[in-house]
Amino acid sequence: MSISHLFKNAPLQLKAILRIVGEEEPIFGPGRLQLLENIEKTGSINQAAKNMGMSYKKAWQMISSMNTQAEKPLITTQTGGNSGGGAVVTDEGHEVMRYYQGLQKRFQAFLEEESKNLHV
Amino acid sequence: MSISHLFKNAPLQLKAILRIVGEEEPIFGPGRLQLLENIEKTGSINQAAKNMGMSYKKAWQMISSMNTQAEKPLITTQTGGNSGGGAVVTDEGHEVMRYYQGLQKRFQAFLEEESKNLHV
DNA sequence: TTTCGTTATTTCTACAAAGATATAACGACC
DNA sequence: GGTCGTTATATCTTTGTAGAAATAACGAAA
Repeated sequence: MSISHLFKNAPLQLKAILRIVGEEEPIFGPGRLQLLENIEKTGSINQAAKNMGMSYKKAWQMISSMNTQAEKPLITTQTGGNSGGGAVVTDEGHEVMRYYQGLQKRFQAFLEEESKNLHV
Repeated sequence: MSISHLFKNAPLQLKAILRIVGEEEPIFGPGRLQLLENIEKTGSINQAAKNMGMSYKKAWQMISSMNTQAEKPLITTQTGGNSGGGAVVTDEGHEVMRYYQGLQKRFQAFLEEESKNLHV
């Protein structure tokens, strides 16, 4: 039932990254969740990317991927204006965020339960 | 509760790769399980790697990583001999295989249950 | 002693992914 | 009309990873 005694580094861990994918291309995962959270906070793709230490290009690619796969965009953007423009998480975006957060919570619970089995 | 109606490609999927890790370095996962299965079958790292379309180098690195992290090696090898040498999965190796197989089964059950929630 | 297929290891090459850079367009505000 | 910070996009460069290739060592069997 246990396995940790077989290895030198006692603190064995279970890790997994949960992703929602469609037709090979990823739709949602932990990185995209964090990106949306930061866009919500800053109102800007640029600022959100900087906060995460991510290039604008990568952030934009993620958003483009999500939006093109979604019926309605998860994020809307506008260029120009007094602050130069900005980005907003739509209702649909919020819905996906909430769903994934719940999913991840249940997933973490599973991993923690199984982690107990690893040790003794 | 559902989310699939928000996306164009109806067949949404949940995907995750479960790994046992220790001190940052991976210890066991689906690729290593498959490798051990093939070594069991062929008695050779070389043949196992070929069966999987994997380079010998990569296979050897996986084995080296597992063995150095384990108290006792999961795989033993010998060079030379009538057939040139070979590799054998040890009792400890089998124990890890069995554990991971059970773990993965429970994991798949979790994913399938959650996948139902994605649709309708 | 030669042959053979394997393990074990290093080095080189190629390619893909990531990042940096550059540039255009936009529109509210002054 | 000029300024500003942003979105949007193309292109170039760098870097990291994977794989290919080469080589040595090994030991049973012929």
